Amino acid sequence: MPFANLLKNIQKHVNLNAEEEAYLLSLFSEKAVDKKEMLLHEGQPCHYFYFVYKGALRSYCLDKQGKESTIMFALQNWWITDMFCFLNDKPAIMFIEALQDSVVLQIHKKSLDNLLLKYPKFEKWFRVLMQNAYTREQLRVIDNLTLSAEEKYDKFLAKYPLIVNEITQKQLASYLGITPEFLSVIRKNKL
Amino acid sequence: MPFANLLKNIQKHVNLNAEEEAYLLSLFSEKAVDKKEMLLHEGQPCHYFYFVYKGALRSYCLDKQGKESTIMFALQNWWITDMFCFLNDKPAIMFIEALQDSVVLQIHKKSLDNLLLKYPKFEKWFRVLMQNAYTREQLRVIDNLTLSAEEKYDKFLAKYPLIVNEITQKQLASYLGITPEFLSVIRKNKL
DNA sequence: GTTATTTATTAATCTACCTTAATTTTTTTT
DNA sequence: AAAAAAAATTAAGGTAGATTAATAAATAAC
Repeated sequence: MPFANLLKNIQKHVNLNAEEEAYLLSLFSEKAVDKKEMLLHEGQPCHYFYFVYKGALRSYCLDKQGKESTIMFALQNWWITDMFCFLNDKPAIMFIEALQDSVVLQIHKKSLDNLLLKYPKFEKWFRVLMQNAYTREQLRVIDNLTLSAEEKYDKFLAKYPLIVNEITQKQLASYLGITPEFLSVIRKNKL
Repeated sequence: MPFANLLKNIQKHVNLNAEEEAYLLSLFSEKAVDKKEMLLHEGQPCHYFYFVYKGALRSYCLDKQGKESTIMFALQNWWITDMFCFLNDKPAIMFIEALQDSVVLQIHKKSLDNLLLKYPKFEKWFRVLMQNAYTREQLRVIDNLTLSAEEKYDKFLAKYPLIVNEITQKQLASYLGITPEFLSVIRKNKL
């Protein structure tokens, strides 16, 4: 019942009657993504906003030297997209890949626009999502400015204990902004 | 006419009738802040969201070693607060200080909550503010992960040419996450 | 307009983290 | 289950940027 989780997630913020609920769900479609498959590729249009029903995803971008930087990880019940490009109809600057065999529920940008126009009560839901995303990113900026590599690692473990099991050390290092070699040293020093 | 700018800013996103406009404006009050005066102090309740009518502000936080990290600068027509603490009614983790003699228009958290309840059309305005703030912070995270100190400096100049005139080198360095000494070297190398 | 404070400059030394590269372990593919 | 590919470990050497400290310049306070 993939849609039950989605509904529960949205109903945290908005009370829905049967009609609204039906309309909302009609806008989402289910999509399976195999491990290592790309849900979004840099340069492509980013038309969808994804709800993770099952599995784990990662978004990242590449700099000119080909170095990966992980933007975020998304486990079950998280939302993910290249938000800037999604909102502004720009070609993606990120990749989104499945870390495990996953199932997402996707909504098209146009459908989301229609939803917000037709039923403005969904504005609140999206507003709260954006609030949380903003304050989370701001916290991350502060951590990047003030913490050492080891402190960032410790904080990540404390904050996202479930993510660590789903990802490689290389991916974690690229989230923290350090090399996998150095993360290996940090981990060794803990033992 | 401090409120004209404020109205124009909000009306970019929401069409208002006379009643809504009057109610909105009734929630804001004007406040002058002298240069170097603190609008918010770490540990204090953060009850207000500020619109900069005139002048320039800066938010920053202090780590345990007393090192400053600038979170953001806000010039005319920008909004500023310690958003996480404002939204969640937590004691502030930031300071907000006036860089110049300034005038802000402030709205209390409770007033904003009431506004959004009474006139849900303002949800869209706040949603777009949060969207923009989120994608801006995400860009900053990516820049922090991928750029050298000099590249971050160049990008800041290109993106915020007006801010540079209002701030000290020390403040800019603390935004970029480098020491003022090193920023001095970077600047010298440009000549 | 002097004095006191803060900010900026410069240079020497230092260090957290990177780079490279070789080896081992784990995962994936067939 | 063998072979191939990817990830993790370890260590030597290197560098971007920090730290310290002393001097100069600019702001602010009186």
